[in-house]
Amino acid sequence: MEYLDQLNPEQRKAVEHTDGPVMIIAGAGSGKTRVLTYRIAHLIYAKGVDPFQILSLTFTNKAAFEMKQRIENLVGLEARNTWMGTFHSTFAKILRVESDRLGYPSNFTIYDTQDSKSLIKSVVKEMKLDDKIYKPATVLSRISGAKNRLIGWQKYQNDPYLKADDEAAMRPRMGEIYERYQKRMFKAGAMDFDDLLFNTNVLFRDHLDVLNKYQQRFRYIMVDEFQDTNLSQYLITKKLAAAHQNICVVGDDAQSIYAFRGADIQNILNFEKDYPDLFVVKLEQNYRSTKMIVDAANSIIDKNKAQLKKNVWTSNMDGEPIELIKTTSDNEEGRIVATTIFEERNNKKLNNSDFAILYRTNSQSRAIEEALRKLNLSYKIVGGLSFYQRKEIKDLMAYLRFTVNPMDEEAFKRIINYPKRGIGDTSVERILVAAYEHDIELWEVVKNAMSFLKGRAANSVADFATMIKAFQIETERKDAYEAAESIAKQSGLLRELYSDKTIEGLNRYENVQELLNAIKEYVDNEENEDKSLGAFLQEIALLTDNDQDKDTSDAITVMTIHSSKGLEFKQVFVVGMEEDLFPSQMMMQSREDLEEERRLFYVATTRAKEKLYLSYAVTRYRFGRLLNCEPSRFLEEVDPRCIKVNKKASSRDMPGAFRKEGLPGSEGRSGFVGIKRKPQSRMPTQKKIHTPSPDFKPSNTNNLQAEQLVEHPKFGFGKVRKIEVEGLNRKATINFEHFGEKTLLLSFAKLRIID
DNA sequence: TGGAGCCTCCTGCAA
DNA sequence: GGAGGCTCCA
Repeated sequence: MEYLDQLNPEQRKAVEHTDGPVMIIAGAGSGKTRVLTYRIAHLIYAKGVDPFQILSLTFTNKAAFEMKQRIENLVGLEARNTWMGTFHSTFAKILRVESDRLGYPSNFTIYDTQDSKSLIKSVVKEMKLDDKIYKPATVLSRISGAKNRLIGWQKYQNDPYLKADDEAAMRPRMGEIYERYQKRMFKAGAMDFDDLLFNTNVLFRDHLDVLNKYQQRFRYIMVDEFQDTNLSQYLITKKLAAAHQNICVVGDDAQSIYAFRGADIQNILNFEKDYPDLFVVKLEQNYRSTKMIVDAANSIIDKNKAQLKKNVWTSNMDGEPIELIKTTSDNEEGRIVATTIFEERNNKKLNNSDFAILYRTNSQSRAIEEALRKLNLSYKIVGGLSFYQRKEIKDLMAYLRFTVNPMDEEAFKRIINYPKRGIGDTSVERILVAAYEHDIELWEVVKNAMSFLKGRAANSVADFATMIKAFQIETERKDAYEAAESIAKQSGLLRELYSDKTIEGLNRYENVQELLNAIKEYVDNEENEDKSLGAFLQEIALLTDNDQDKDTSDAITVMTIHSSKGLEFKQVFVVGMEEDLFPSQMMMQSREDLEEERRLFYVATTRAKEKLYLSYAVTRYRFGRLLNCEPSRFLEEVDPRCIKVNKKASSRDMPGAFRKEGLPGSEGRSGFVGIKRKPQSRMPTQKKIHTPSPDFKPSNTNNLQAEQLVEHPKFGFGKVRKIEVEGLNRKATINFEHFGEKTLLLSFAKLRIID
């Protein structure tokens, strides 16, 4: 039991209190994962609990995988027998086993967001509604919100409040869309992400024998990141734990950042009401960060009203102050962040992997990536457009999906005419309508194309059906890899991609090969017993980029703050600290919204172990245009004693740096008098003779175009009016801020393109 | 039926 | 700045 000695008294309580309901409030960096893994080890080791009877629900597959590894190190291979996974993957597995209870096939498809939106779009179109009003994203989020609160379409249609809501929003037929969407998915043998949880609730509600089976099976249940569970998830765990009451939830209300997908912070705030004999432990000692970072983080979260009382502290060193970086543009922000990493890495002998760059929105990655590439710093982007969301990957996946489940409508729509086989939208429409009107399966219509269509299209569809039938036979005989490889070839997909010799085309081809490699890996992995294509598809539907950390190369991590939850880095850059971006202007509806954004900021700051940088830009490209930005209100909320203003930031256009004058509220909410500026004053107006920026380097002007901003070493800043070609020479007419309009020969002029 | 080119809207996070 | 939708033409 010597492992217990490695824990502090609070952690030890959390580990040893194994029976009955337990809530662990774990501050950032307080050794939460250690407690969870030791707790499981303790259950197996000291209490003799059968690993098969332990269920742990984590937030990401990656977290589950890592935890499993750590338990394996503690107790050995037996650890493999514990159930560990995300809510979605765990209950998808259970639903596969019990699918017949709900009338679903066991090989049901899981629709991702794209599939769902596409289906909604068809439904809206068929109902002859305006898709500007019934936007797929809006409709889906409305449906998703309902499902997360366990409101099915029947209940939805009968709820007067929802009805009033929808009518007020000019979307009275929402309930009807919900119904049709649901029925179509059922017919396609498909569930969306929310259905996995919704249907698990239905399964446990209507089939008590099934519920009982799993209650007996899971005698100990642990839920990580409990603050991010929604009602649907909460009720599943509550039902499962009802028999033995051995439920242990771990969470930090200060890090609840998923309200937008239905997470209910009340779950954690009210847990005590549900379990009156609840045992509560607070882990408040932070082992991760310097005192400076912990203090700063505390000063931030302090501004929130809705929270559980806790006092996060650390005995770590004071550390360096937080560095505030002001930049003139998003591109300069990228440049300064990249150079800082470059220097810090060399000075302190750090690895690339010691650094992370975090932002609020994925669209901010472009400027960062460019800057990192210029300095030859290797980086990896987490999230964003994930591998499995790429078109070419989805295309091949659609072939595989349709082969395994030929009811899958979304897969069908993707592949029926790709690569081109002369089956246009009209024919596809006819096929779908035929299936709908005759109430038969899509696949039946496709197989009997001749009776539903005529002419060339009919022949093409018949050929398509023959091809799919051949795929199905192959899939039965071969393993996932052999089948997929053959399908990729026979479908013409590989040929289509191979014939595209552009760089993007080459990439796409390689991506498809990469997917085939992944399937090979899956087949070769001895842990996977079922090597069939169907099994592979089930495995992969709930994976994300976050989960596969296969490249071990040393790289800087670039990602959203949301993705960074649970991770830590020696040095962290939080970029884009600007009003409207962070906090996001879309989130500014209510106090609750602002508090969630603030928690997000808290999460970002607490990722840093040794050093934290906050940066903002005065101008930024958004929606393809240059916008002026103001520093984020959150910057004012950090205890000023923890902050230092970066000196190397942009020499020009940096008056007075970070001065705090006047009182917040006396002139708008900004206390940053020095950095507040009017839209037109972006370029310096007072100097006549221009001094080039310290990093002035002439750009390649081959693609220079009108409207672009440039810097000239003598004339300063200007905007390109027009480009003319005269013989072999290209001339640019540029309107300079202080020197007026000039026409320059591009082969001679030294110009730095600003964006 | 399919492709080129123009238009619009958008993006806030994610299993 | 980019994806997806639309229109127009072959």
